[in-house]
Amino acid sequence: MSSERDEIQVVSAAPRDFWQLREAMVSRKDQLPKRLAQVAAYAMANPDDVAFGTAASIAVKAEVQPSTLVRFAQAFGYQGFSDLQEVFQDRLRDRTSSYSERLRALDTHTGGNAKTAALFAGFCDGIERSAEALRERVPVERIDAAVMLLAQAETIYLVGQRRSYPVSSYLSYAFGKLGVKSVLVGSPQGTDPETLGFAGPRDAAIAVSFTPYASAALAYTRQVAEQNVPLVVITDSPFSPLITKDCVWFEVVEADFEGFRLLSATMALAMTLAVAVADARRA
Amino acid sequence: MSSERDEIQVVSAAPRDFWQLREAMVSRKDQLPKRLAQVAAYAMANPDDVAFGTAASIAVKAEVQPSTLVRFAQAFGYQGFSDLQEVFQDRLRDRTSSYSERLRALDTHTGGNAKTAALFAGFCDGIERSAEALRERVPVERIDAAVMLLAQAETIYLVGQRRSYPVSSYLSYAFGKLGVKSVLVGSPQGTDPETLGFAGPRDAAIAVSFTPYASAALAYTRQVAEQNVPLVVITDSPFSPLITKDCVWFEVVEADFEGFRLLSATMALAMTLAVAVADARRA
DNA sequence: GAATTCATGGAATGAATATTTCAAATCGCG
DNA sequence: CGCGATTTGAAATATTCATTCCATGAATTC
Repeated sequence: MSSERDEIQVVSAAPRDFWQLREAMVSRKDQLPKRLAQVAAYAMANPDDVAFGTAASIAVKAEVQPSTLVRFAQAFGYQGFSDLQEVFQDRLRDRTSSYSERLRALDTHTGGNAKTAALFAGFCDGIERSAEALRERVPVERIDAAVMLLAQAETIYLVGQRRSYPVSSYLSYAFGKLGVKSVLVGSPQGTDPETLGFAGPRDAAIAVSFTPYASAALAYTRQVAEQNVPLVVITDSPFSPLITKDCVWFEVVEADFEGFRLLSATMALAMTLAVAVADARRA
Repeated sequence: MSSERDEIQVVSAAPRDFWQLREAMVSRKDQLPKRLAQVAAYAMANPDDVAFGTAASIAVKAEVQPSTLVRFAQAFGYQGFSDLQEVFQDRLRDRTSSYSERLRALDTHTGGNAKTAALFAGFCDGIERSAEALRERVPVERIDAAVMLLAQAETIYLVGQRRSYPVSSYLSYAFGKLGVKSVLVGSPQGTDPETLGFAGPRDAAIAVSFTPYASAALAYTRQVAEQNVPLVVITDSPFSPLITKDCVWFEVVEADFEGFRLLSATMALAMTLAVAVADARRA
């Protein structure tokens, strides 16, 4: 063993972050053997292909042997090609996961300060991604449909438990300010089913709920549907159990971070509805 | 061959585009068997995992058998799971496609009421501007200071009225989930001053309030300060009357649109605090 | 210019993976 | 309640894939 002490010991540090790897590749590109340099060039030019392809398919496109890919990965300290490929995949993967990984890394390496920074940055990014997703997934026509439905309602019932409660309560605040009659269902008192009992076809309801769905929210929504109350649902999947046959539903994908979702996109949608409804009533 | 003409010929139409596939999944979700629906829901919620994972790893996460994934793919006209997976990968591949998709989406989106569209766009933009402002104005060191203060507290009192109430209530939810003892002050019952009376120097409080400051929030905050309770303030101006001499305060500028503020930046800051505090306690 | 190290191509190997198959379970319908 | 059809779970199978190995070729050094 001791006779092998001067073998490859440098292996230890293989960059887990794509940008670190990129830097390593750039800095070493002149010392790299011909074929390995070829691989590096291809990987930099087509990182997406590296992320998804198989060793064989990439080898063909980069015009090298599959074994060269393995050697390349090992030259950078990875165990094999698959190991290196992960780095390329993480680059594309949902950012949240890469963030929580970064957090875990920070946890062991540095003090709490850096961790807070990463946490904060993660939430800031989360906001922006939520905004992007919101724009992509919510069709304006459907907002119009919901507004029409809500504008005709006598009273708007707001259903939202647990995580969704802040949204409902903000809606309640907004409707109040806008002069739209609304009732917040989900108060700490237990009279909610009775309150909801007054709702009828001439009213409307907005239910907000995300996985894991609070059982109460589900029950209330069903009750509302059975009473033929026009319904608007804000949830996180088209497969949500809250969605009934003729409700107007919205899918809102909130960036999930450390198990907590910022409600920014949901809030934005809710506010859009509130303001648009008030506006429609004025006309 | 002709003897097999009446077998499954419907295979022809398998969507090669992610969004088409998505639509197909949504429209067929009610006719799908239980496990296939389960796969559909998982795929919609975690498209990235589907893109990168293996049939086995996805099956575990979606809590089905690998074979079910194959069946699912075939049910939508694909040859097998790998064939379907390509669609999920292409979504992540070159961003250009996702950009053009987004443009196409915008096209169809603008079909509705122009005013609604403007409103919606305004709120979406608002989110992003809030995120930007948040990053700029909040120094990480101060977050650390607040976290330190809160991590030592026995009980964390949460003060937030009216517009800020959703933030406080979400904090209450988050702290509850994270196992941090907290009390939400601002319940519909009028016992708040008494509740706050229990707070002392060994506790801490988070007050959230924006202009126009709810008088109750102001009063509560003063009361808390007088009882020498360490205080963290989230507000919208360095001149806010809530800020006391030795509290840790944050200025959060929410984009204002049509007189309504989305609470996205405030939520993000609040969540950062909550998660960081829970983390600090673990250590 | 010979010897040694290093890089490379190509095939063999063994592990991991998608897919198929079949029996059991569940559901719908008479 | 019982029959057939559909759905589901679990294991068997066949494929694909990453990796290793070894012989050959190129480059470097003495």
